[in-house]
Amino acid sequence: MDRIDRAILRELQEDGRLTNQELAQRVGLSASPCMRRVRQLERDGVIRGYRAVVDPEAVGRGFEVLVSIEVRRDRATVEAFEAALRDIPDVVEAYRLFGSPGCLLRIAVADLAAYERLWIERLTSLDGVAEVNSQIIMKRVKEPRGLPVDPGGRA
Amino acid sequence: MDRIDRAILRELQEDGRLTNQELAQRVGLSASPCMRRVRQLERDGVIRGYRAVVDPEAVGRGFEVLVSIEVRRDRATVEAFEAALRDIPDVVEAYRLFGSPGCLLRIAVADLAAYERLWIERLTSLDGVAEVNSQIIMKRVKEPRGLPVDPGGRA
DNA sequence: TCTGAAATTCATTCCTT
DNA sequence: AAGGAATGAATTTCAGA
Repeated sequence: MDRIDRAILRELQEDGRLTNQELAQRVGLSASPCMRRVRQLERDGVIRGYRAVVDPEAVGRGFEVLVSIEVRRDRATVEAFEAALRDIPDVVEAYRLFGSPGCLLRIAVADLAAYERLWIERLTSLDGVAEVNSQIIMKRVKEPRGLPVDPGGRA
Repeated sequence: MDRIDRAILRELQEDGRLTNQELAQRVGLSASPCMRRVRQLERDGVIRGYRAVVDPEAVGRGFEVLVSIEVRRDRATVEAFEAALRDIPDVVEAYRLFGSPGCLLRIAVADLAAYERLWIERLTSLDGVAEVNSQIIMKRVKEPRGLPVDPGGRA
């Protein structure tokens, strides 16, 4: 990974649909070596994929909530709990944490009523859940725009 | 927005580099109307952009932390604080919340030492910050893969 | 709004440096 | 590793239904 690879990652995080030609030009390469590098980054798993970013409001998911959950900490319970989370489409992001809370979710639903339903029917009812604390998001302060990729003098 | 638009959003969230032909086939359209719809969705802001998803480990950002911050709640302080957050590249996601904490960040850095530096130099030192609580992420339970787009019977 | 064809641009391979 | 040329696809526009 040299500075050109990093530049490629920066550009593709900014615009994942750049044509190879445009990308090549921006990173100061001609088309073929540029494509070789992109393919290599994909094969190595550095680029995990490409996704369209969709406006939550436009698809009826404008009500977002951060939920801290405390679950009983034994292996079976945690694994079942996390598997259950993966099956709830409204859970768009989930982390297991050190300390407390043990888990944090980001949830996107249509409105408060939809959230109430989700909360009572699918979250509090999960096995081993001791505490569910919901915080409504007022505003997204910083859009996830991908990771910073440092210039990197060498390497 | 009909069910075809929704199908387009679903496919492009899954793979943002689908060729228009492949996409058209999957949603049961021929190439040109499919492209027109995609352009329309882009113009309407339903599709906000396309991004490559990069492996954090591969770019030296494998150490992730969730940070709750309490800031003095007057307008000037909050605005300055949020502007400052937008200028810290390591802050990859930030929300302003109702209730407490007033703000939650996700941070991606190289390691604990890098986080300590960020914490002391750029977080605790921000004006109006009353409390900073850091939780290290053990595991990403659910990758953000975009928003669910319901089939939608009509409309 | 969709289909289908035409013109243009792009991706991709191969070969040379 | 990178550049350049050639081929085959894909994008994109436009006419017609």
